[in-house]
Amino acid sequence: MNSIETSITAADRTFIQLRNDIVEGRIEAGAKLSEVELSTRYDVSRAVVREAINRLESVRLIERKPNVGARVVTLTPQGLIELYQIRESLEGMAARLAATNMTDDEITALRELLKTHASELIDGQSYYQEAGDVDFHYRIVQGSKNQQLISLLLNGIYHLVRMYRVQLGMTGPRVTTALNEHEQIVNAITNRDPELAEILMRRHITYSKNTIEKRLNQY
Amino acid sequence: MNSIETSITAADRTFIQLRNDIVEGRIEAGAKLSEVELSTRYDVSRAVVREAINRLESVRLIERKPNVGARVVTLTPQGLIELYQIRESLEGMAARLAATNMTDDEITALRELLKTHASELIDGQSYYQEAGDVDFHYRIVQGSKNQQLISLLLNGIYHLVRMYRVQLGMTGPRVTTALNEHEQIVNAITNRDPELAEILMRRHITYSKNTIEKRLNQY
DNA sequence: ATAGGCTATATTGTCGACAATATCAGAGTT
DNA sequence: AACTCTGATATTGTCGACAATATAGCCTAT
Repeated sequence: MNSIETSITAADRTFIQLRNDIVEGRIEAGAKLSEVELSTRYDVSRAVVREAINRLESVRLIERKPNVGARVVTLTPQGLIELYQIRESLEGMAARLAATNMTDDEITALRELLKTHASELIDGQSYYQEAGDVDFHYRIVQGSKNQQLISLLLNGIYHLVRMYRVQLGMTGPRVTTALNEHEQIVNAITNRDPELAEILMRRHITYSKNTIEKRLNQY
Repeated sequence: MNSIETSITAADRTFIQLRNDIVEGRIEAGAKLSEVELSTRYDVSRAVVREAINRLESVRLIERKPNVGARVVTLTPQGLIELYQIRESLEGMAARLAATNMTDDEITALRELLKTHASELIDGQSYYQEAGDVDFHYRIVQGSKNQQLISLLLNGIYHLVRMYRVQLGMTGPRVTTALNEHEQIVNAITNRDPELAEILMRRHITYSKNTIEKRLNQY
């Protein structure tokens, strides 16, 4: 009866819904997650809500205290900086590995992606800023072919970063420069130059970090 | 009634027990984790076993398929290499940050630790190889003061590495050299030299990785 | 004899109820 | 008035039962 796709449980759905609601700010930072309230809201039993909450905890989107409950993690600017430090390190490595491990086809597809982004920029579709950047980084990470690394970033860190960014009110800054940086990185990968790819990716993320730090200091 | 420490639930205990049993090889790689069997073995309900299994999955010690069950992750040498690549990157960063962020007291304590290790080595207490190395790395990571990084390594990656090492039968190689490398790293941190600390730590882990790769190729 | 489908069985997913714990309000004491 | 103790209440932790799904074995048809 079920297709090739592995079946999906209520807990899976609830987990994803909850994650989106948190990451996109519909459930705000620091908010208490009441199991009964959520179970009525999503129309499932408390057991599946608990399972969803458990998974959210393991991604550090929420914090749990025994016998007290779970709260959405409270954001500190410092936390965002810490995440960008980690990204700098891990994604630098991802770019280096990608320069060796990506297939020619994957690289071609990546170049196509950048072209699309460039044309959209000209059209002024600024909402693609964010999505485009995310897309780009996803591909590089997957191009590393390091499964542990892929899981770490895609299932964990990226969601955290996205939440912090939404909640601190920083969406898509410095668009055109970033696109330029993307192109340089892809060039390095095309030339199968691991060291350069790593350096450029680290620099790219460092720039983002600096932008964020500046903005945070405005307060 | 409860002390300063936050209380511990049955799920916590079961999680830790299960994790130890897996990491130390008492439950072997690829083994099926039957919920009912475990619930009788640890004398708790299926619900708490499920919660424990959930947490184990998020650390990638086990893999779950919906409606089928959980199995201890099957080890591949490639996976261990991947983990060491990640360690190289993350712990290099940890060392760099530690050179800036560790307090003088923490550094002093770290030097003491190394002295202890050295004397134990002379006594031939080889069983400290492993524990000593782990101890050392723990301190550096915590010295980074990057909470995200600390959580990532201590709660996640280290347990995975330990499991792989146990199951692939590689415990404590190249002891004396490692101690020497530890000393160099601590020196760099003492001198508050972030760049050098990073380089040395990366090299230290690369050596370990090479040793492992050599051993794996013996098959 | 083999391939395909069906049934039986075992395992996981989900649920509602009960137990244990923390939190808050109020009474009483100094 | 402040402080502690006690009890009421709400929330989480744990449990056993039921529902849904997958798997293996058997049976049938070609």
